[in-house]
Amino acid sequence: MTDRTPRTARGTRTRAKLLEAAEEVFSAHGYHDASIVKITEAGGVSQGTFYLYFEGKQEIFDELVEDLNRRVRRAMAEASHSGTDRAEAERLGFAAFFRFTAEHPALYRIIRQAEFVSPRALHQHYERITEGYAAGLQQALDDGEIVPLDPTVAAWALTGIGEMIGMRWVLWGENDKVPDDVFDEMIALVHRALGLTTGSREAT
Amino acid sequence: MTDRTPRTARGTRTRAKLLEAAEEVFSAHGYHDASIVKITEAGGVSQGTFYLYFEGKQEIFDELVEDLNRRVRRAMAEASHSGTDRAEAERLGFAAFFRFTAEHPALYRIIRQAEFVSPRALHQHYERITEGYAAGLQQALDDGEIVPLDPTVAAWALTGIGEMIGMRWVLWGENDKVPDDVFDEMIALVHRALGLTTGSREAT
Amino acid sequence: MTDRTPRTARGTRTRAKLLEAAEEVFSAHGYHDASIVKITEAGGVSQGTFYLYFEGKQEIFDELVEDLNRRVRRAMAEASHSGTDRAEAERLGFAAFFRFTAEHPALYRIIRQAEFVSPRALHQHYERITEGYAAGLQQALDDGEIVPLDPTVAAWALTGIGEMIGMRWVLWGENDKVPDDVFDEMIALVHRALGLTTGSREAT
Amino acid sequence: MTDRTPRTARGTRTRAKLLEAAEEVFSAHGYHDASIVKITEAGGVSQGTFYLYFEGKQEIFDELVEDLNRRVRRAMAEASHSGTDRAEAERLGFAAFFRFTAEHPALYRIIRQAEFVSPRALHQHYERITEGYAAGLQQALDDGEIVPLDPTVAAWALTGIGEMIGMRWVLWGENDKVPDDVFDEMIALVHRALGLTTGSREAT
DNA sequence: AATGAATGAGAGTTCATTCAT
DNA sequence: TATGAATGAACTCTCATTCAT
Repeated sequence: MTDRTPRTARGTRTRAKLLEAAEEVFSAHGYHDASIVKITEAGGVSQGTFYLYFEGKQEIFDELVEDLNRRVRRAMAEASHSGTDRAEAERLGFAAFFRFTAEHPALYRIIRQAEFVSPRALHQHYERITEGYAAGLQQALDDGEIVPLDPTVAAWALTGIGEMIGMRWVLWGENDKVPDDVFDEMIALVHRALGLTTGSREAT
Repeated sequence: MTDRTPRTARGTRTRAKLLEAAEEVFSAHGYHDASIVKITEAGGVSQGTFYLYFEGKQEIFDELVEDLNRRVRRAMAEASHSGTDRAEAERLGFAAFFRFTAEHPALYRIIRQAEFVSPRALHQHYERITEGYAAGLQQALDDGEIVPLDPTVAAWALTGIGEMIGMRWVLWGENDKVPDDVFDEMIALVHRALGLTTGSREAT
Repeated sequence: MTDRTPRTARGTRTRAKLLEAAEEVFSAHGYHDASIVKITEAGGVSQGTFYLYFEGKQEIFDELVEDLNRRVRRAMAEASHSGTDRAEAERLGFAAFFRFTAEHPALYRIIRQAEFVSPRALHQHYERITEGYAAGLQQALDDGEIVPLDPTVAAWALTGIGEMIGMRWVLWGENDKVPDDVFDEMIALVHRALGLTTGSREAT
Repeated sequence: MTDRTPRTARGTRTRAKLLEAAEEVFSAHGYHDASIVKITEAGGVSQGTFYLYFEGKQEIFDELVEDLNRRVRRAMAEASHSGTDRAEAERLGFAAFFRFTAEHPALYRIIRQAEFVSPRALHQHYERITEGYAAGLQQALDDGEIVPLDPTVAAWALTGIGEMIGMRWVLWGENDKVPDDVFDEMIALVHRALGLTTGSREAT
């Protein structure tokens, strides 16, 4: 009920510290073992302060999901738009996704938890990602770049590819990045799936 | 350290009841909100009895994951082996996976949680699934049925497709099954990714 | 939701210990400063045990009010029924009330709090007391012992007299009892109010 | 220890706003659920401002009790003094009390809480009320208007009548006032208790 | 005079687990 | 084999109060 918007610069700073701390803590311990104490300690403020800016644990979680979602989508959009054709757009988009994953493992780790914590946030996350992806595919379709297909189905399917490869090689891998050969293999597969011809290979 | 193997037929029954109850409860409430009380109540036994057969909450969770993993792999293997060529094998395998998902939503819901609860169990789950998948692809490769590719990378990628489409249309959908047109679209995409030619379409 | 009825003799004993402890603690500290810790410490059990038998603080409070209500009414009823005429019944009833108050100061102290804690319990308490009282007056009326009056209004009014005199002389007094002269003065007033003639004075 | 007296007209206004807000909030939520935030919000000032004028929660509570006490006594005194005889004085005094109760339900609700919050304030409240009442009775006694009795005991007893009837019919009733017939019944009872003859009945 | 950010103790409550019966 | 009473640590959240601005 109460308005929890900070009213001073100091407050704004504190709120931001808490969000950052929450990303760390949720990512390290998972939602349930991420206690408010841990978050406030990581943020360097007292327990009570937390409730000055957030309604509770769930609320900060939701906000975090939304935040990460916005950032990953922006990263992917920017990358893929800088491609000159669809084949390159795909390559750059996936590369951006993996880079983001490496820098923000919290994304995966937090999203996974959302199933029970905040189903709405989970749906929205994938909905938004696939929507953006589908729009790009539709464009490629209109331009006759790819084989006729349902862009929505394709978007969900290809998102799944990213998720799985990212989990296996970025999250569980040893180098925090998808090895080049794996990446190339995957891109080739994606290109075939869309009916594109994979050109010569540049760096990831 | 105590041996928790049931010594009597009655004990075996009780243990089985608890496992079944756990699947229900974990699936409905998630790991953390699935209290031992809820599980024992659902199983119709008292709290203390639980510890006669399981070391703790985590142990029963792991066992459940393993159990579901075994079952889903068997379902997929049986289905895909009954196909006459690789194209059909893919179609049947995915169909089996979606059917299993519809019947056991617990699979998804429980696996998702495993990230923090039992990372080992999570790794193992996907490792085993993709191993089986990769073996099939290797075979197809040897038979010259599919385009040259790294079967492991392809297995993880295609597993991702299944996961995502299943989540979107089975779990979140309204009919507990992937609609035929979506399924066909997805299969076509998979076939292209493998360099297969999609044949005529039968029912899912 | 859960059934919190004790299932063994030990449980029944523990529950009783908690109720007794609660009477003490609520009476000594008031509802809000009576923490569950204080109650369980006074009862010699751990915090968690409390929730085995009570839903929460409010529930044990309500139960206590009801319990005290039953006991004070029984004490008054027994006393006043042993009187041979209405004048004596009044004298004995009030005496019993003051005696109970002296032995259970918790009655007052707890009831007072109920206004915000459990308004329902408060209403019920006075409703029941005055109902019993009014029934006695109705009888006296039928027997022509008292002046014509509305028994309900009289019952509430006379209950008020008891409350106030009890508060002033039992609770705040120094001897834990209403001094004889005060008691006699009050009874004389009550008798006049009912149109009874006060007879010779015996001890309280 | 700091001096909290307002030094400017603005300060005086703020202090008054807070007192008024406190009456509302204490009355609506009870002492313990009446947080300083609620009071300051109701008063339209910030949390910190509260401590400019009051030492703490308890202090503002005490001041409120004293304030209400002063006002209810004035109302009753004025009313009863305008009566021409004792019978009328009683009638008018009680009527004034009920009117005040209807307009300031906070009186009851706040006093009830005082038992543990501020026992001193509670004692003082009733002490003052009954003192005034007793003085009036003494006068009537000297004038031979009422039967011989101890004015102090009678004052406490009759105050109890007012409290109880007020609670039952003003606070819990539906019309915010004591119905005429109840009022007349009660007054008749009071008159008998004092040995007065009830005259003809006017409105309350 | 007024603000609102910050504190931290303490509240009620849950729950995995142990143990006497 | 099975029970359920008991534990106690940990959790989320509230709130009177202080203090820098």
